[in-house]
Amino acid sequence: MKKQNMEHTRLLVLGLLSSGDMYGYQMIVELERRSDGTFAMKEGTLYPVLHGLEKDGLVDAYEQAAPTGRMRKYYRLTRKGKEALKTEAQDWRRYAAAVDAVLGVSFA
Amino acid sequence: MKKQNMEHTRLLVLGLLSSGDMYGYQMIVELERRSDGTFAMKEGTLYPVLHGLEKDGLVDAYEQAAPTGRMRKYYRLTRKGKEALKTEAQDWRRYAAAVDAVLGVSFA
DNA sequence: TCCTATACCTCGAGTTTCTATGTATTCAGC
DNA sequence: GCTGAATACATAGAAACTCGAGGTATAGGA
Repeated sequence: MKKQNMEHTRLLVLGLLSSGDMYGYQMIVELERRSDGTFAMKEGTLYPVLHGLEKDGLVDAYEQAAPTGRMRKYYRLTRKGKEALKTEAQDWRRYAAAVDAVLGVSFA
Repeated sequence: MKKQNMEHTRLLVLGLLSSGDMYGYQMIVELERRSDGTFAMKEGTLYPVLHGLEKDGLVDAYEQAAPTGRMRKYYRLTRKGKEALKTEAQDWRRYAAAVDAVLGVSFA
Protein backbone atom coordinates (compact mmCIF):
# COMPACT_ATOMS: atom_id res chain seq x y z
CA MET A 1 0.00 0.00 0.00
CA LYS A 2 1.74 3.09 -1.23
CA LYS A 3 1.37 6.40 0.48
CA GLN A 4 -0.57 9.02 -1.39
CA ASN A 5 1.38 12.13 -2.14
CA MET A 6 -0.45 14.88 -0.32
CA GLU A 7 2.45 16.94 0.82
CA HIS A 8 1.24 20.33 -0.26
CA THR A 9 -1.54 20.21 2.29
CA ARG A 10 -0.95 23.64 3.69
CA LEU A 11 -0.95 25.24 0.28
CA LEU A 12 -4.13 23.44 -0.71
CA VAL A 13 -5.92 24.44 2.47
CA LEU A 14 -4.88 28.05 2.07
CA GLY A 15 -5.99 27.91 -1.56
CA LEU A 16 -9.38 26.61 -0.59
CA LEU A 17 -9.87 29.29 2.02
CA SER A 18 -8.96 32.03 -0.43
CA SER A 19 -12.34 31.46 -2.06
CA GLY A 20 -14.24 31.80 1.19
CA ASP A 21 -14.47 30.55 4.76
CA MET A 22 -14.89 26.83 5.17
CA TYR A 23 -15.16 24.19 7.87
CA GLY A 24 -13.02 21.11 7.97
CA TYR A 25 -15.35 18.55 6.58
CA GLN A 26 -16.33 20.89 3.77
CA MET A 27 -12.68 21.26 2.78
CA ILE A 28 -12.32 17.53 2.33
CA VAL A 29 -15.40 17.36 0.12
CA GLU A 30 -14.50 20.52 -1.79
CA LEU A 31 -10.93 19.38 -2.31
CA GLU A 32 -12.10 16.15 -3.84
CA ARG A 33 -14.59 17.97 -6.04
CA ARG A 34 -12.18 20.61 -7.35
CA SER A 35 -9.42 18.09 -7.96
CA ASP A 36 -11.85 15.85 -9.81
CA GLY A 37 -11.31 13.00 -7.39
CA THR A 38 -7.53 13.21 -7.29
CA PHE A 39 -7.26 14.44 -3.72
CA ALA A 40 -8.87 12.47 -0.93
CA MET A 41 -7.51 14.15 2.14
CA LYS A 42 -7.94 12.25 5.35
CA GLU A 43 -9.27 13.79 8.52
CA GLY A 44 -6.19 12.63 10.35
CA THR A 45 -4.23 14.78 7.93
CA LEU A 46 -6.44 17.83 7.76
CA TYR A 47 -7.23 18.61 11.36
CA PRO A 48 -3.66 18.69 12.65
CA VAL A 49 -2.76 20.90 9.68
CA LEU A 50 -5.63 23.28 10.42
CA HIS A 51 -4.56 23.54 14.04
CA GLY A 52 -1.03 24.20 12.92
CA LEU A 53 -2.14 26.96 10.56
CA GLU A 54 -4.15 28.49 13.38
CA LYS A 55 -1.22 28.35 15.76
CA ASP A 56 0.93 30.04 13.14
CA GLY A 57 -1.65 32.76 12.70
CA LEU A 58 -2.39 32.01 9.05
CA VAL A 59 -6.02 31.24 9.73
CA ASP A 60 -8.44 31.89 12.54
CA ALA A 61 -11.54 29.99 13.49
CA TYR A 62 -15.06 30.80 14.59
CA GLU A 63 -18.00 28.60 15.41
CA GLN A 64 -21.25 28.92 13.59
CA ALA A 65 -24.40 26.83 13.64
CA ALA A 66 -25.42 25.04 10.48
CA PRO A 67 -29.03 25.36 9.30
CA THR A 68 -29.53 21.96 10.88
CA GLY A 69 -28.45 23.34 14.22
CA ARG A 70 -25.13 21.52 14.33
CA MET A 71 -22.04 23.43 15.26
CA ARG A 72 -19.41 23.96 12.62
CA LYS A 73 -15.95 25.37 13.05
CA TYR A 74 -15.23 27.74 10.22
CA TYR A 75 -11.75 28.77 9.23
CA ARG A 76 -10.85 32.10 7.70
CA LEU A 77 -7.63 33.36 6.13
CA THR A 78 -5.86 36.06 8.07
CA ARG A 79 -3.82 38.74 6.35
CA LYS A 80 -0.73 36.76 7.22
CA GLY A 81 -2.39 33.71 5.69
CA LYS A 82 -3.05 35.55 2.45
CA GLU A 83 0.58 36.54 2.22
CA ALA A 84 1.66 32.98 2.96
CA LEU A 85 -0.63 31.74 0.22
CA LYS A 86 0.94 34.11 -2.27
CA THR A 87 4.42 32.94 -1.36
CA GLU A 88 3.58 29.26 -1.30
CA ALA A 89 1.70 29.43 -4.59
CA GLN A 90 4.79 30.94 -6.19
CA ASP A 91 6.91 28.20 -4.66
CA TRP A 92 4.51 25.65 -6.06
CA ARG A 93 4.71 27.06 -9.58
CA ARG A 94 8.47 27.08 -9.39
CA TYR A 95 8.49 23.54 -8.09
CA ALA A 96 6.09 22.28 -10.76
CA ALA A 97 8.06 24.00 -13.51
CA ALA A 98 11.25 22.44 -12.21
CA VAL A 99 9.79 18.95 -12.22
CA ASP A 100 8.56 19.46 -15.76
CA ALA A 101 11.99 20.72 -16.76
CA VAL A 102 13.68 17.65 -15.35
CA LEU A 103 11.17 15.37 -17.02
CA GLY A 104 11.78 17.16 -20.28
CA VAL A 105 8.19 18.21 -20.83
CA SER A 106 7.94 20.49 -23.80
CA PHE A 107 5.38 23.25 -23.95
CA ALA A 108 6.18 24.23 -27.50
CA MET B 1 14.60 25.79 9.05
CA LYS B 2 11.87 24.49 6.80
CA LYS B 3 12.15 21.21 5.03
CA GLN B 4 12.48 21.34 1.29
CA ASN B 5 9.81 19.55 -0.63
CA MET B 6 11.61 16.83 -2.52
CA GLU B 7 9.03 14.08 -2.39
CA HIS B 8 8.91 13.15 -6.03
CA THR B 9 12.42 11.82 -5.84
CA ARG B 10 11.74 8.54 -7.56
CA LEU B 11 10.02 10.22 -10.46
CA LEU B 12 12.84 12.73 -10.84
CA VAL B 13 15.51 10.04 -10.78
CA LEU B 14 13.66 7.95 -13.34
CA GLY B 15 13.21 11.06 -15.48
CA LEU B 16 16.92 11.82 -15.35
CA LEU B 17 17.83 8.28 -16.32
CA SER B 18 15.48 8.34 -19.29
CA SER B 19 17.94 10.64 -21.01
CA GLY B 20 20.87 8.32 -20.43
CA ASP B 21 22.76 6.35 -17.81
CA MET B 22 24.09 8.35 -14.91
CA TYR B 23 25.96 7.89 -11.67
CA GLY B 24 24.74 9.24 -8.35
CA TYR B 25 26.82 12.32 -7.99
CA GLN B 26 26.06 13.28 -11.58
CA MET B 27 22.34 13.08 -10.89
CA ILE B 28 22.60 15.60 -8.09
CA VAL B 29 24.51 18.03 -10.28
CA GLU B 30 22.28 17.43 -13.29
CA LEU B 31 19.13 17.79 -11.24
CA GLU B 32 20.23 21.15 -9.96
CA ARG B 33 21.17 22.26 -13.45
CA ARG B 34 17.95 21.19 -15.17
CA SER B 35 15.78 22.60 -12.43
CA ASP B 36 17.65 25.90 -12.58
CA GLY B 37 18.76 25.62 -8.98
CA THR B 38 15.39 24.63 -7.53
CA PHE B 39 16.33 21.09 -6.64
CA ALA B 40 19.28 20.47 -4.39
CA MET B 41 18.95 16.80 -3.64
CA LYS B 42 21.03 15.56 -0.75
CA GLU B 43 23.16 12.45 -0.92
CA GLY B 44 21.39 11.12 2.14
CA THR B 45 18.21 11.27 0.07
CA LEU B 46 19.48 10.04 -3.26
CA TYR B 47 21.46 6.95 -2.40
CA PRO B 48 18.76 5.18 -0.39
CA VAL B 49 16.32 5.95 -3.22
CA LEU B 50 18.68 4.53 -5.83
CA HIS B 51 19.12 1.37 -3.82
CA GLY B 52 15.37 1.10 -3.46
CA LEU B 53 14.86 1.50 -7.21
CA GLU B 54 17.45 -1.19 -7.81
CA LYS B 55 15.82 -3.53 -5.33
CA ASP B 56 12.48 -2.97 -7.07
CA GLY B 57 14.04 -3.74 -10.44
CA LEU B 58 13.39 -0.33 -11.95
CA VAL B 59 17.09 0.35 -12.49
CA ASP B 60 20.23 -1.72 -12.60
CA ALA B 61 23.78 -0.68 -11.93
CA TYR B 62 27.17 -1.27 -13.41
CA GLU B 63 30.61 0.01 -12.52
CA GLN B 64 32.72 1.92 -14.97
CA ALA B 65 35.96 3.79 -14.59
CA ALA B 66 36.01 7.52 -15.17
CA PRO B 67 38.73 9.00 -17.43
CA THR B 68 40.53 9.88 -14.21
CA GLY B 69 40.58 6.25 -13.21
CA ARG B 70 38.03 6.59 -10.44
CA MET B 71 35.23 4.08 -10.23
CA ARG B 72 31.73 5.26 -10.87
CA LYS B 73 28.51 3.37 -10.34
CA TYR B 74 26.22 3.98 -13.28
CA TYR B 75 22.50 3.39 -13.15
CA ARG B 76 20.39 2.39 -16.10
CA LEU B 77 16.62 2.20 -16.55
CA THR B 78 15.26 -1.29 -16.95
CA ARG B 79 12.20 -2.01 -19.05
CA LYS B 80 10.20 -2.12 -15.85
CA GLY B 81 11.69 1.24 -14.92
CA LYS B 82 10.60 2.77 -18.20
CA GLU B 83 7.06 1.61 -17.62
CA ALA B 84 7.13 2.94 -14.08
CA LEU B 85 8.33 6.29 -15.38
CA LYS B 86 5.45 6.47 -17.82
CA THR B 87 2.95 5.75 -15.06
CA GLU B 88 4.50 8.08 -12.52
CA ALA B 89 4.83 10.90 -15.04
CA GLN B 90 1.12 10.60 -15.75
CA ASP B 91 0.40 10.62 -12.03
CA TRP B 92 2.51 13.73 -11.71
CA ARG B 93 0.63 15.55 -14.45
CA ARG B 94 -2.66 14.62 -12.87
CA TYR B 95 -1.39 15.74 -9.49
CA ALA B 96 -0.08 19.07 -10.78
CA ALA B 97 -3.29 19.75 -12.67
CA ALA B 98 -5.30 19.01 -9.54
CA VAL B 99 -3.26 21.43 -7.43
CA ASP B 100 -3.72 24.11 -10.06
CA ALA B 101 -7.44 23.39 -10.15
CA VAL B 102 -7.73 23.78 -6.39
CA LEU B 103 -5.72 26.99 -6.46
CA GLY B 104 -7.95 28.30 -9.20
CA VAL B 105 -5.22 28.83 -11.74
CA SER B 106 -6.67 29.78 -15.07
CA PHE B 107 -5.06 28.73 -18.30
CA ALA B 108 -7.43 30.71 -20.48
C1' DT C 1 50.51 20.46 2.10
C1' DC C 2 45.89 21.66 2.40
C1' DC C 3 41.49 22.61 0.60
C1' DT C 4 37.92 21.75 -2.66
C1' DA C 5 35.57 18.84 -5.69
C1' DT C 6 34.42 14.32 -6.78
C1' DA C 7 32.24 9.91 -5.40
C1' DC C 8 30.29 6.51 -2.63
C1' DC C 9 27.63 5.31 1.67
C1' DT C 10 24.80 4.94 6.42
C1' DC C 11 22.45 6.32 10.62
C1' DG C 12 19.43 8.88 13.52
C1' DA C 13 16.42 12.84 13.90
C1' DG C 14 12.70 15.46 12.33
C1' DT C 15 8.55 16.14 9.63
C1' DT C 16 4.52 14.64 7.33
C1' DT C 17 0.73 11.69 6.29
C1' DC C 18 -1.98 7.68 7.06
C1' DT C 19 -4.63 4.23 9.61
C1' DA C 20 -7.31 3.44 13.23
C1' DT C 21 -10.14 4.88 16.57
C1' DG C 22 -13.35 7.74 19.31
C1' DT C 23 -17.36 10.85 20.00
C1' DA C 24 -21.70 12.79 18.59
C1' DT C 25 -25.52 14.50 15.50
C1' DT C 26 -28.72 14.35 11.47
C1' DC C 27 -31.33 12.18 8.02
C1' DA C 28 -33.29 8.57 4.99
C1' DG C 29 -35.24 4.18 4.68
C1' DC C 30 -37.52 0.43 6.76
C1' DG D 1 -38.59 3.71 16.45
C1' DC D 2 -34.49 1.65 14.70
C1' DT D 3 -30.45 1.42 11.90
C1' DG D 4 -26.96 2.74 8.86
C1' DA D 5 -24.86 6.37 6.19
C1' DA D 6 -23.34 10.90 6.06
C1' DT D 7 -21.91 14.79 8.65
C1' DA D 8 -18.48 16.86 11.89
C1' DC D 9 -15.01 17.18 15.13
C1' DA D 10 -10.65 15.19 17.13
C1' DT D 11 -6.22 12.41 18.65
C1' DA D 12 -2.63 8.70 18.93
C1' DG D 13 0.54 5.65 16.97
C1' DA D 14 2.58 3.73 12.81
C1' DA D 15 4.75 4.30 8.51
C1' DA D 16 7.24 6.85 5.11
C1' DC D 17 10.31 10.25 3.53
C1' DT D 18 14.03 13.64 3.69
C1' DC D 19 17.67 15.84 5.90
C1' DG D 20 21.80 16.72 8.63
C1' DA D 21 25.78 14.84 10.05
C1' DG D 22 29.16 11.93 9.65
C1' DG D 23 32.40 8.42 7.44
C1' DT D 24 35.69 6.85 3.62
C1' DA D 25 38.53 7.77 -0.28
C1' DT D 26 40.75 9.90 -4.59
C1' DA D 27 42.12 13.79 -7.68
C1' DG D 28 43.59 18.28 -8.66
C1' DG D 29 44.81 23.08 -7.81
C1' DA D 30 46.84 26.75 -4.86
